[in-house]
Amino acid sequence: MKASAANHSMSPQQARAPTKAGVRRQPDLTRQQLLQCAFDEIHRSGFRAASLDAILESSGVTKGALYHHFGSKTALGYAVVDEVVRPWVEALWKPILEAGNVIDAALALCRELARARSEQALQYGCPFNNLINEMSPLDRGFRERLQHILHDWHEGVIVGIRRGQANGSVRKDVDAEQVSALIISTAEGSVGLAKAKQSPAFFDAAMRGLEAYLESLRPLRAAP
Amino acid sequence: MKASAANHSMSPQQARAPTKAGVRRQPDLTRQQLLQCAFDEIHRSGFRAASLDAILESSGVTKGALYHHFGSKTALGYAVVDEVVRPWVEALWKPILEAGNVIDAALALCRELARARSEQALQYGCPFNNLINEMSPLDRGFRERLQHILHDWHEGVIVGIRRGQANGSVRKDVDAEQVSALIISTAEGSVGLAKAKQSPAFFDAAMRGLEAYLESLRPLRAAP
DNA sequence: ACAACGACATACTAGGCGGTATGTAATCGG
DNA sequence: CCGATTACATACCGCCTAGTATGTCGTTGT
Repeated sequence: MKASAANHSMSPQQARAPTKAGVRRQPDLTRQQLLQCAFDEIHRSGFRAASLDAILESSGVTKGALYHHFGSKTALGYAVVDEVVRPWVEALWKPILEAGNVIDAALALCRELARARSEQALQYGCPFNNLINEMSPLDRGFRERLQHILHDWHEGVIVGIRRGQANGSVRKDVDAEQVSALIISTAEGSVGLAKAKQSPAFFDAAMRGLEAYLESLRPLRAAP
Repeated sequence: MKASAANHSMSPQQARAPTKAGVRRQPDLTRQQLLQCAFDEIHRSGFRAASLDAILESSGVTKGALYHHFGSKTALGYAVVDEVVRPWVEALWKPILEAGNVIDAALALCRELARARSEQALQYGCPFNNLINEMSPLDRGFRERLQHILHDWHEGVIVGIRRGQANGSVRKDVDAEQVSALIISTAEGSVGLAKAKQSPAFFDAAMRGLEAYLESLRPLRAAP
């Protein structure tokens, strides 16, 4: 949902020195640069249309180096999912589990997302959702990895809701699994559809709707 | 959401006669076959990865014929959106507007979708959502067409909800625009995410959650 | 110091892609 | 019946892409 990736990015060409003679080698850094630039390129173009040459140019790495670190484009894609996409997704929802009141935490995230919606995020959407849509039907390796990330997310939210039901911050007459699936679907669906509109109006409306839904999950104790 | 397209499909090769000599020409039919086969191929592979040769083979049409009817691959894609995707999406939601009770009609559609979820639909997702995710950031022509379809859908549901509020079948204290955005986001989001899971469990949970949400939109007249 | 291995760099290849040039047969207006 | 035009069919082209072969230079263990 967030733009991200912009954080790490650097002016592409200065990423690494003019090479050629007497350069210090930093295989770990090279690998990280490849992963990050690949993530950005995949975010913009999708995995299949992501050009290795473009990744090479933006990272300042050569083809020989790439194929030294990754056996194939597919292997690079898997590594991006495992080492960039997964931590990125988990950083989004895991904090909510730690919060005392799940609904408050979720509402805060909604508002944060609605506020921080960058041009880039609205245009290119959620990298996780993009990859699911593009690659899940086509490649088992992608599907299993993405499925695992989604599974953890889904189960995590379920646990959070159940905990809320236990400590009295969430209504007890709702089905945690259904609520979790609805929340996640709405979140990913709205960023996806926002790509069609050039304005954030639709996304904002969906977020406001989701906020109202979250409010409705609070236990109604009118008279104490 | 629905598998669709399977309806029209025919055994690819027998689609048209062995051609060669003395064939009747049917330009309209040829065009329709191209559109339908292109829709199927795009549904499976996405637009950019859709191979013209594959479309040609499945439709039994030659490249010369294709470029006679459509000036480019992009033009073919636009025509698919205008003449196949748009009617397909509208056929899904327009009936709901005609119903007396919107909530009942929407619930019926939810259950219908959850029941009719075919292998293909779960695997390849919603053609409309797929195209938005893939092409909206990349091509203005696609974006404007898809945006228009989404806009009509969104506005249509808003009108339906307002009408429901007017005739007393929907609570008056909800914001129609937000509710519409949430419903559509959830629907498209859940089919999208279902592609990651190979099982329909997540999609079903989201649908049940949406049903519960729709129920909550009914006016609560406990004691008449 | 030197060998061996790791970390790159460069040049090249094969295949698939959208698109085009050109030919030919059916259809149609007069 | 006859040109003109529509509706195809076939062969080909140039580009871009993932991938590879091979060479070279740092780095490291002994």
